[in-house]
Amino acid sequence: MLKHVALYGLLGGVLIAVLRWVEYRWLIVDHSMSLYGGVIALIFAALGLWLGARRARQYEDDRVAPDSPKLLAGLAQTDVSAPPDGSDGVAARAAPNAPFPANDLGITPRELEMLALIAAGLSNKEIAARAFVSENTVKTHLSRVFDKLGAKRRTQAVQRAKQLRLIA
Amino acid sequence: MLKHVALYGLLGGVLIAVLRWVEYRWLIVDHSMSLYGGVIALIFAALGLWLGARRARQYEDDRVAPDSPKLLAGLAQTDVSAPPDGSDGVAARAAPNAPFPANDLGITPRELEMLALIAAGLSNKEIAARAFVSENTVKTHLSRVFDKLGAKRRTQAVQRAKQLRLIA
DNA sequence: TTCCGCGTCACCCAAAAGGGTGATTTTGGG
DNA sequence: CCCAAAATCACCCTTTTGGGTGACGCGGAA
Repeated sequence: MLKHVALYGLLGGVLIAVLRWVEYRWLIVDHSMSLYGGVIALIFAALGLWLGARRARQYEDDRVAPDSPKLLAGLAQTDVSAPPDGSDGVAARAAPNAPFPANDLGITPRELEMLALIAAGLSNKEIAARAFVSENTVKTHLSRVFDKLGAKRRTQAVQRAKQLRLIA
Repeated sequence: MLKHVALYGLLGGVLIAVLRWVEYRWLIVDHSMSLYGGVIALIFAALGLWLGARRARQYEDDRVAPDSPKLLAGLAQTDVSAPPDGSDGVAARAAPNAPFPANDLGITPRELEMLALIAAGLSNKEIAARAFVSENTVKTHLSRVFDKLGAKRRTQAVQRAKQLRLIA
């Protein structure tokens, strides 16, 4: 996590440098600023998106603050890292969409996540897109979870997972 | 999601405008560019972070897509339930916010049966064996029911059927 | 009687899913 | 620091699914 911040800062620095260079190179061009802003915006947006996804899945058991996620608030949350200490406490919340209940099958959070996604009717490709991983990875996770559940098909896995209350 | 993209674009536009302004305001300052890039980077990074978190957070309740699956189904339904017996007919169903009164989609009993079987996690072959029909027939039924439900996959069909209370 | 919905089945084809193997990178704990 | 678990990804190959088309018999409604 810390490494990411560092990397992030570094990238920012590099970018700034590049921009300085661009500044001299394109000073004559009228719309350089716009172009410029666009490029930075794009790059950092992508980066932010990536980081956001990463962060989101790091403590996905995080309470789902139903408030209005403010920009700076979200940013601030990046720094504060909630120590998940592995204990439960989540089990108490019997809400219909309680994300990750405990299980004794050794199903990892990531696997459970994919399970929930197939239950929602998504294809492997869609899951991959949503979880920011490759389709191959999705298939791997699903293979494992099928094995753990003793399921041969995704529909069967969903059925069993629901039966075991692993998913809503 | 589209809304987000639009919002995103809009924000970008506003930002560009602001930046132009800043450009004139701080042109004399040497490090304007750096500052500049920093500001954009920060804002968009935050935005990306926010979007990423938001996106990652909403997989639980798979929105039932704005794509309405009722086109053909609606037509079929019009055919079967519009006997020119005089006045009313369709007018009977005057509950626009009713939680889907059973089956408006014209799903036949046989189709519903197969639907229930895939929800139980059976493969087409197993369904065929259990229903004493060929696998091809199963596929035909499922094709039709998928169409009526607007589903592309069996998992999706199951999800929607459950949502519509067509199956347990 | 004719028409139509329903259930049945057969092909063909493309895409998705699943199984198996091997490999690398992250990450958390000792 | 090192290890183990988790997560990631890439291949290959087979099976399953899904889409599209066409066809046939049956039974009820027009």
